[in-house]
Parts: sequence; C-alpha cells; structure tokens
Amino acid sequence: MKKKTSLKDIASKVGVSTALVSYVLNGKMKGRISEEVANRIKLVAKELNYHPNQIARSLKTNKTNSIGLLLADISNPFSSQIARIIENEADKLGYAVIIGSSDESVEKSEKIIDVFLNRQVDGLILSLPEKSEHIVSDLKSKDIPFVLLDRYFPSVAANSVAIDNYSASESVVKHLQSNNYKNVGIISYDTELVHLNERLRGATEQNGINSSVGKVRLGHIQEDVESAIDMFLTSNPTMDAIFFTSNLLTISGLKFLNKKKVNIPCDMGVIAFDKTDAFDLFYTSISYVNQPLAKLGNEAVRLMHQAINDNTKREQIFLLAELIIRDSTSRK
Amino acid sequence: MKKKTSLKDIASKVGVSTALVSYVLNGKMKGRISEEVANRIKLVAKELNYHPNQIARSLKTNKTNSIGLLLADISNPFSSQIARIIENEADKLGYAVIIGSSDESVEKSEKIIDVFLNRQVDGLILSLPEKSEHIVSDLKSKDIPFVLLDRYFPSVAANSVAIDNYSASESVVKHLQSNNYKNVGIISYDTELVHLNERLRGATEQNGINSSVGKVRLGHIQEDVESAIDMFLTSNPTMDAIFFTSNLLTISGLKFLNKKKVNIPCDMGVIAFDKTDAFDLFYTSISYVNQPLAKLGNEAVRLMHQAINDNTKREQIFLLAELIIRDSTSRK
DNA sequence: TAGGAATGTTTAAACGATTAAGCACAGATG
DNA sequence: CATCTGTGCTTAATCGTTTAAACATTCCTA
Repeated sequence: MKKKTSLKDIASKVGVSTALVSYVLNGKMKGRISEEVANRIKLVAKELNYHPNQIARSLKTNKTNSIGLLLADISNPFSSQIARIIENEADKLGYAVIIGSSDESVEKSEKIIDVFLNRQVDGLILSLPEKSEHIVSDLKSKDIPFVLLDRYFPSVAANSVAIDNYSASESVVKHLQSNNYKNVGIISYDTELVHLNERLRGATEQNGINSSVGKVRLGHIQEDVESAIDMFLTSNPTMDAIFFTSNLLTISGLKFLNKKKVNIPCDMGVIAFDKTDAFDLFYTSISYVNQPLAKLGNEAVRLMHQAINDNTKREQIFLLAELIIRDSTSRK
Repeated sequence: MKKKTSLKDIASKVGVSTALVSYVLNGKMKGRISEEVANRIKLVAKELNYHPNQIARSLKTNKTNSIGLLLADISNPFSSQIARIIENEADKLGYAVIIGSSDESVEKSEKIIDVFLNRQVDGLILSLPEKSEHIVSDLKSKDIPFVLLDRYFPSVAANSVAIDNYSASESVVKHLQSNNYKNVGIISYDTELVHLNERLRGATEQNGINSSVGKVRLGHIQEDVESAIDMFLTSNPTMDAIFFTSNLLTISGLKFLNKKKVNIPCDMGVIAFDKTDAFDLFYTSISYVNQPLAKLGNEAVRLMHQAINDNTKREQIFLLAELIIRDSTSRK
C-alpha cells in the first residue's frame, strides 16, 4: 500500500510547519492565520488528496469516534435491522460502528467487548445474554460509556433502551380476549432474560383468559416448539390461540402447525412478537407486535452519545410497541 | 472514563524500561530476558489489568487489524448472513470488522470507503453498486488490498468472490424444462450489475423453453413486480412458471400472486434466487437457488487476508450454487 | 516612543506503543 | 591478558496528529 500523504508532506510542500497545517485544516485559530497561506495549504491538501490519519488523531485526542455494537446475532432480522438503523444514526454523529455477535454466550460477549475496548471505542451499545450482569457492573466500575439495548437488568442500573414488553404482551392478550379467544398457549424462551420474561408476565397476568406456557431452550428451538405445541394440542383441547414471544419461535411454530394441518385462524388464532417477511406470505396474514426499531436505534445512539459526553447521567427508556392486527387473530 | 494502564505504568511499577515490558508482553527477544524479570512484568501486567492500546500499536505498525465491509444493505437477510460469516472468519484471523451499507448508491459507497480508509483498515471487502467501476480502479491504483464480494466488474480485474450466476440460472431453467414447464417469466432487476444480468442471461439463453422478461427498478420493487406479473398473465396466457432472480423480488411477487389468487404450483410454477424464511411457510414450499454463503464469506476473508499480505496476486473465484427443489416447481 | 495588543507562525511535547541500536557486564576463548 | 560472545537491559527515534506556549513582527495608543 502506497504511503498516504501526511501533514508533514503538506507542510514541507507549502513551506510551513505541520502545526499551521493542522490549524488550518481543522479550522482552528480562525482570524490568526493569513488567508493567503490558509488557501495555499488547503489547495495543496486537495492536490495531494490529504485525508487525516484517524489513528494518529485518536491517539492524541483519546477519541476514536467509533462505537462497538454487540448484538445477539447479526444474521437475525431483528438484529440486522437494528444494526442498520444504528449504523445510520451513528454516522450522523460521526461514529463508525464495529459489530460483534454474542451468540448468547457470556464468554463471547466478554471477548468481543474486550476487542472493542482495546480498539478504544468511545462507547458501547450492548444486547447482552442472560447471566451477564457482572459485565454491566464491570463496565460501570470502569466508567465506560455504554447503553443496553433491548435487554436490561433490573438489578444493575444502567442506560438502557428497550420496549415495554409487559404492556405489549398485555395488549396482545387483551386483543385476543376482545376477539373472544378464551384459552391461550404462550410459547416463550426458557431464560432469565428479563425482557423475555416480561413478555410472559404481561401475557399470563391478565384476568379473563386461560393461559398455558411452553418453554423453549435456546439451542433447541424447533424441537421444543414442537413438543410445546403438541402438549398444548393434546392436554388442552380447548386452546384456541397461540402467542409466540419471538420471531424465531413463530417461524418454527407456524412450520409445525402447517405440518399438523392446524388451520389458522379457524382451528387456532396466532399472534407473534416481532415481524418477519414470512408473515405476509403465510396463507393467513399473521398478527404481531411491531417493535419501534427506528426509535430504538435512534434512542440508543442518542443515549450513547450522551454517555460519552457526560457519563454521570443515566436514562432508562421504555418505548411502546404497536399491535398490528391482521387475519390470524380474527375469529370468524 | 478512567485512564487505562499503559506500558509505562507497568514499567515504572516493576522498575524497568517500557521497551523491556513491550518485549516481554509480545514474547519477543526470547532467551535474552531473565525469567525472573519477565515473570514480574507479566504479573504486574495482570495486576493492573493491562490491555495494549491498539490505536498506539496501529500507529506504529501501520496495521489496524481491522477490515471494512461494505454491503448493499445490512438489513437484507442475504447481507446480514454474509456479514455474520465474515465477522466470524475475520475474527479467526484477528481482524475486527467495520460495516457500512451503500444502499446501492455510488456516492454513499465512496463516502463509506473513505471512512474505512481514514480509519486505516488493513483491507476491504466490498459489494459495490452499479456504475462503480471507477471505485475499483481507484483502489487498485492506490494499491489498497480489497476483495469484491457477490458483485464484480469484468472490465476491471480484481480479487473477487461470487457465485456462478449463469450456471445457477441455467440449472434453474433446465430443472423447469425437465418438469415440463414450457413458458417461463423471468423477473429481474433493471440494472447494469453483471451478476444479476448473468442470472438473466443464464435463464434466457437456454433452448427448448420460452421466456419473457420483466424488469424491475430498484426503488420501485413492489410496483414493478406487480406490473411485470400482470403483463405476464395478460399478454402471455400460456406462461406456466416464474423465475424470480432475487429474494426481495420473490417476496413481492408471491404477495401479488396471492392477491391475484394464482395457485402455486397448479396455475404457475415458482422458483427463486436466494432463500428466505418465508419460503418454508408459504402454502407451497418454494424451490430456490441456494447460495453457498459460508463458502462465500470464508473465501472473501481468505482472499482479503492474502491481499493484505501480498497484493500482487489476484484471484477470481466463482462458486457453484445449489438448486433446492421443493413443491413450487413440481407439476402435478 | 515605549509598551502593549494584535497578528501570523513555529517549537516542542505529548499520546502509547514498537524496535533498531547501543551499553554494560559476564564468562568463554585463544 | 586481550578480545570475543552472549546475556540482560536501556536509549531514543518513530508513527501522524494535536495544541499549549513561545516567538517575531507589525500596529496601536497613551
């Protein structure tokens, strides 16, 4: 790789010091630099196609203008859509984004955060796996600016952006109720993650409707969804609706309901958390909870920026999700 | 943010020079350092929780161990799955990945590549939009290590990894032919992108089957897919299959075919390029061309690593895609 | 007309690492 | 005994910026 042009190159070509070049190109010391020299410097900078070496600048200023984004899995549509929004929002503020996927592993999360910090990112946006409270406390004790996204830990106060999962689930169940469903099966992860358990709590704590719960282990989604639905169908013949608390669960569930020839919504109502393309193409369009992704990403970046500039403030933001009602919960 | 511990901190605590600390921690000058001092240094490094400042290291070594990954749109499943694989493969070689989405815009691509280069990434993996050959020549003239991914430009020789789109389309049409389809509508982008036009060419250049083509503008996918299908259905009543040359086109098309009550595969066979979850949930499982994503990502990173270490070699890799045959092309 | 202010520019240290070269002392070798 | 070799460590330059402080001029102003 050819060497890029540096301040020194410009300085020697114009016949001034590197300091002056730096001042001119950064627009500092305005009013103390002769227009003529300033113009010559700018001209030569353009001629030599000068671009400042961000690495050197970072070393001096202790700011890299980059952030680390840790997601559960960038190949999951929920993550990748958020990533896209964060990338855009971060760019607006001049931050580049380094991405890592935790795969729901605490060790991998720690490793990736280490990589981020060694690269001196200015701040972190994190979707952490369960049992990683210690990571949060650790970052707090080191006074590193970060924001939790989507997942949060009530036991450790921190900047966070998430949706109000409880009320989202509450509105799901109320909707089912008002459409005359009486007996809902809830398919949820077997996890300690609070945001997921809030979905469960919001759904089960409502009166006037019966609920059964099927728990799914992370590594065994298809398998456990199937046995949960089987359990629902056999031991609970009056069940008339299923609420899937994530997009992956829904996809697995719909596949299985298809296989079992369960008709939606005639035999069974279905409602999901999160959206996927598949919901539009299913023979019955699927009702779902729509997370405000743009707002989530926007707020996450805003909070992170705020934390970078003043890490004493703390904000916990809960956004409202929207219920998209379609055919899969419309009882005939 | 608290200041991190530096070589200097360790050096002064142990009572040696920073050079020695650096040598010990990097395992250099083996055999010329007393075990006792080495151990003391390592111990103190651990005590102070030392992590090298990659920024400083990068400035000196001129290696950042990071790569820039430019995708069309990280929120598209094809992109995000590739991103995930590249992230993993890059990590194995010690590279961190900075991601950007071009949105098929040349200006945005240039801007993002600029950001990457200012951050002194060691290499680039790029999925460029149409009309961006000049970017490729420019990078070549600057001798910057890069690899084109998915999209390539025959007019400019460069490292590239893509699938053999022509033969993939060829096998699609041959499959349709052997299942007794006679008249296929091909829905493709109105673009100059070679890899997409190869899909078209591979499909239209086969004998023994009639083909009509509908072109879709990038910003008007749903709209143009609909008018193309309308055109097929009205002006070409014997049409018996549709080949969608991308996942987004397929989703739009299937939605519209649903709306039009066209039954698949009775009224119309359907086959797609790329996979999405939706294909499993559609009332008829959809046949598709499966791109070897893992291999694509793996080869891209391998080539990039090679280019970083020796930018005189060039490789152009074309991988074979696999045809996944399911119900949507099985004529009764 | 001396002294301060304003203007235009340079000097030099610093950020935190890497690394070639040098220094000092030990023991080995002829 | 002089010299060489090996061992263990330090010195100091360097990467490309930023920025406080200093230095020269020229220009006012009392």
